Amino acid sequence: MLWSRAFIPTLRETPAEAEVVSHQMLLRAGYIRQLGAGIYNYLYLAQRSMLKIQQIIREEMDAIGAQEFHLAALNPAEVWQESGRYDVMGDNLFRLKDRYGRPLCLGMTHEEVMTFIARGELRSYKQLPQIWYQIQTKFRDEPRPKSGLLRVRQFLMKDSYSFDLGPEGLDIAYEKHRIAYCRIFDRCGLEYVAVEAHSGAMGGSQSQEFMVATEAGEDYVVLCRQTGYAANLEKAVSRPVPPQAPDPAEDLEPELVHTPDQKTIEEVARFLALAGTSLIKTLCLIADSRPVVALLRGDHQLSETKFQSATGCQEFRPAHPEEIRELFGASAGSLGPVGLKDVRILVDEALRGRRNMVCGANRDGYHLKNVTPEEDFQGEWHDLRQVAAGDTEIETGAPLEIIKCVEIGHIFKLGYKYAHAMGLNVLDQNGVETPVIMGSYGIGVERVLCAAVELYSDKDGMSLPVSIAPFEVVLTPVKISDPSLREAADRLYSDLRAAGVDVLYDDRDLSPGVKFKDADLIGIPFRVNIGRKLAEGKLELVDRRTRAMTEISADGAVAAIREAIERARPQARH
RNA sequence: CGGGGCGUGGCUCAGCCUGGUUAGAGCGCCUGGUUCGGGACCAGGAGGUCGGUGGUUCAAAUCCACUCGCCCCGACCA
Repeated sequence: MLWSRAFIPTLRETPAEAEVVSHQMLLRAGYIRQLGAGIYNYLYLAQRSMLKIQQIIREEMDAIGAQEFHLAALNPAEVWQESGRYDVMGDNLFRLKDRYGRPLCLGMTHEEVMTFIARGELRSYKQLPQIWYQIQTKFRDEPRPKSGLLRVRQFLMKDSYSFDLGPEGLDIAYEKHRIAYCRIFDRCGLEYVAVEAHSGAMGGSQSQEFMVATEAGEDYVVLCRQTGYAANLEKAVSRPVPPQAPDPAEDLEPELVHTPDQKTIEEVARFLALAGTSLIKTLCLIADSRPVVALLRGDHQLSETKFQSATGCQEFRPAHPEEIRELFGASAGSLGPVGLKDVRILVDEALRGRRNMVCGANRDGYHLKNVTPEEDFQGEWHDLRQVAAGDTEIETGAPLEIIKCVEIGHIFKLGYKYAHAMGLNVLDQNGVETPVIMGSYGIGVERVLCAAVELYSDKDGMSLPVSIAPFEVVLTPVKISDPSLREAADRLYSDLRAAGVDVLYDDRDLSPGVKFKDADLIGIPFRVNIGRKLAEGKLELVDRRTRAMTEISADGAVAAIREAIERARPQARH
């Protein structure tokens, strides 16, 4: 492509609405333009990049025997009503009506439609296993679109679905996907981690997310560099930091202490000259309309996901002040489990074995000393605590890190949820009707691009991996009006194209500075300068990411450029 | 949905508080010329219903009300 003819609207200044790096870069580099909140148009460069990512995905999906479909994005409501998700998805599902008033929705994922196809066609175990996938636009009415392309209302997703006769088959399909995903992200040149993820209340048994570390992300991952342990913060487990002070060992009875106006854990700890780790934090939540009390060590935070799993509730919220007073006879700040009746009490594992701690006395302005779990109150033991900075790996005690990430893919064992809800059965070897077990697997295509931009950009712009960059090399004659430079550049351009290299030829009659700045901005991994050294038969090959410059001979330029590109091409490591 | 911020040529912004000639700057864009290894220079030029509607006023980018849009924080989110 000739740059003089290409539509690459680069911006000198960062548009004010962009805060995250990938958003700023993609706008400045002329990849994307916004149409509305969470709605973007992909221009020439973005589309080239997106197509390259999709091609890598296709190759790796095809390699595991997956078959590419393209399903309807416009879905009749009935299909979603059958699975129950027409209601579950709430406002996140875009809904509309046709001219006759029939309800429709825009697909945000395609378990229902894939299951609809499968149940109409799959009759025999002999037809299994199947893996079906598509790369398709998805619609989600996000409450708050943000961060450029990272959280949008319309986006491209590769989604695949596996159908197997039993759990062993599902295990195989899941593992195939895990490897394929690693290969895809390897080939896209990303640094990522696969982490254990919360499987949700959807009946799934196992789930992993593929995460890229970036400040622009919204997820937190707990990582152990020594053992390789990696889990989403929602799911992660750890050894807590040990209590700062030992518990009194004696066999003491609870004792009321006056703690006027001391409400928070910090205030009470300071007032009693104790460490926060010696206190019991008492939280009251309303889970599916019923109050539940959660007890944690004073310095610990409740994990909402773990709380939800422990209670099995659909939804929960903090109790209102009136509800708290009715249940405890005191307000938040003086709550405790001692003497509570007719309420479910969940106790975090970090309190197991502790003695003579301090908690609220259920009387405003008072706390209890010498409270010991299982002696002074009873409850169900659960892991309720969110992993915190300073915690260590649960098996080995090795240090843990908590890093901010963006999720680029997930793989998920669905189980029989959709088979049961929608009646997807086949006949097994014995002629018995058997439900089909499913998995679902997703990749956010834009997020792959964004993650690459987040990982590989500097003050001058981005430097995309050669496998997903819109072009592999940009050809920059320093002065296009110089006939000898122009002639050499024209020839090299034509030779590179003949050799199958994706080349952008900057034939614009602009000052060199502008051309260099633009080339840096749009992230093409290699630049060939044709300039003053041409007289000696030399060109310059510049690596965008490292800025390393090598002189190559004009004669052997095509071979040298191809070699550099192939050397830089990210390889699958799995 | 709650809180905050912002809407003025393509981009970044000034002007608004304290209403008053023809609404400004830099960058970008167009024409001509000179330049040419890291966002060149000179000269000339085009381009704006000041987000929208209504109101106050002799007079509104500026004051008031409503409204739309976008961004950020939170809530929410498989």
